[in-house]
Amino acid sequence: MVRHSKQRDAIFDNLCSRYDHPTAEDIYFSLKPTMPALSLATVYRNLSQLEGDGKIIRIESAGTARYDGNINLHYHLSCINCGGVFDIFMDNDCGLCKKASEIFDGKITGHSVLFTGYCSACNKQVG
Amino acid sequence: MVRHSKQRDAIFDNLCSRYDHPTAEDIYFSLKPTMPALSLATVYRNLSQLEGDGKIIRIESAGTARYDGNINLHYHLSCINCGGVFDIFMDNDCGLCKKASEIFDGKITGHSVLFTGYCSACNKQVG
DNA sequence: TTCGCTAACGATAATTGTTATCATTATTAT
DNA sequence: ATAATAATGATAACAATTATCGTTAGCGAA
Repeated sequence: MVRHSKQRDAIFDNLCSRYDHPTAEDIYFSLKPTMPALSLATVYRNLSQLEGDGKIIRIESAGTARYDGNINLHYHLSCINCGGVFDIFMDNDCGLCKKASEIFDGKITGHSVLFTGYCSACNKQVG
Repeated sequence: MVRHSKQRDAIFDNLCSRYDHPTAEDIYFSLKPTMPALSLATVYRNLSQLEGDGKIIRIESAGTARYDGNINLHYHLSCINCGGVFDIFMDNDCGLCKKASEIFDGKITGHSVLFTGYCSACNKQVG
């Protein structure tokens, strides 16, 4: 039996209101001022649960996991320079799953794409 | 100045001779019988170095990093059931980078694709 | 509305994967 | 052969995450 909790709501709302693909800690520190009693464990617990429920997405970027409140299909770019993660929306998935299904002897249920390179700002500076 | 080492050779050879995308620990335990003095730190050290040299690829799958001795462009599927990682070779990259470059205001230098689903064996059993 | 059950919490210990440190070993230029 | 130092093995340190456990609070039934 799943119960409602203020903490889970706050975590979900915080994640959905931002587009920087925060880590668990990012969310924790972002909520701490308005929820001083919040525990980091609660953030981890709820992010895992929300991910399990398919309400948020977990992005596996080197080392630390990042989260995304946008569950519509889209891709990400991890900036080599600043470490930020940015959205890349493609009008379609390039038939990636379909193509893969044709050649792979198993069942494909989803996919994620992580580009590497330089974000807009870093590309102008460093290139 | 980079020096030759028996350990690095063994690690590289071990990785290139297998197709199960092992973790650092997998490689460590695989080599331990024939190299009893091998240290896990040496495995981590050399995997990082080989990756930096572009001789092997690091796959970011949930939690633990896995490695791949095949540096030709190809994708992977992580099996939901058995946790194994399998190769998916596509004749081309579906123009993924080209498409992304067109719509992304930055510079894209590479990409990785991780499919999720069921591998051949698990699909037959569990579906 | 109160009561009781227990999911979820907060605090923190434990675990896991990985990196850093450091004394020792071994590779390689001279 | 020798000297310089890259790489090693052992292990401490670290960072991210999960587990534990006593307490709190959401919520269905009385």
